[in-house]
Amino acid sequence: MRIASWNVNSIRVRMPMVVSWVRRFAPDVLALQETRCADADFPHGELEALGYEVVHHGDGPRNGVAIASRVGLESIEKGFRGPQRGAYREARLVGAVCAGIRIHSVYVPNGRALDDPHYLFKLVWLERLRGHVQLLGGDTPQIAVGDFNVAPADIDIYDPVRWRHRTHASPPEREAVAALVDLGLRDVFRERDPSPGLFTWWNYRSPLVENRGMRIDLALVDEVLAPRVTATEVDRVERATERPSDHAPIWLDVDPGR
DNA sequence: ATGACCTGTGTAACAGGA
Repeated sequence: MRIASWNVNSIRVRMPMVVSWVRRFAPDVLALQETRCADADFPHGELEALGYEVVHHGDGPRNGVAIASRVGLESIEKGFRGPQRGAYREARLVGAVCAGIRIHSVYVPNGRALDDPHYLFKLVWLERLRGHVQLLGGDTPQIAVGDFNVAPADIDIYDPVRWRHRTHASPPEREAVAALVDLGLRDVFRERDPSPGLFTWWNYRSPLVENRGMRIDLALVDEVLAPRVTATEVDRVERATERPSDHAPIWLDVDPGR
């Protein structure tokens, strides 16, 4: 079973790339982030024509998450449970059970700056994600994929010294991600590839060849499924194409068992 | 020098991104 994740930075702009990528890589499940459109504007039809069911959770020009699956799409959860107030209404989380695995498509708040209120929102949001995963982690195995906007360790940033006092690298947000790992959600991309330069995002302003990137798109796989992961890849080729997203697609293969 | 870009929006400068 192949599970992919991609922050597309506008589905309206990127839909042709998504369709061609899906044809080439044939994911069973594709989690999308930053679709940046309302539910009514999401182009369901093109993915449905390829055999996918789609759930989109979007609230307008920012955020927006989706899951496309050709192996079933059940028990859909949009956002956190309970009352959604203020910024917590933003469309940053959608989950569904696909072929017996609960997939969470995650778009963690950016944080903006360490002294910005948005940074506190990011930390609380990550803690709420931990509660959400814990709540839904019954008998159904789980994978949380998406744009976590946190580089878990210095090796995940091209210049960690430069980023020491910025968002994406600060100790509190790294600890928030570590708290997810403590639940048994394993960072399988890093486990399988210890090399530096394993990035998933590159700033549009920096030439790609300089590889000034960060690894902020993660797949956190629970302890039942992690030993069954047979492949993890970042598709850097897609990032180098014409008019790309600033994030590369990532994908992993999981042996579904019997 | 992550500076130099991209996307969306009240189509003209701005938010916001990371």
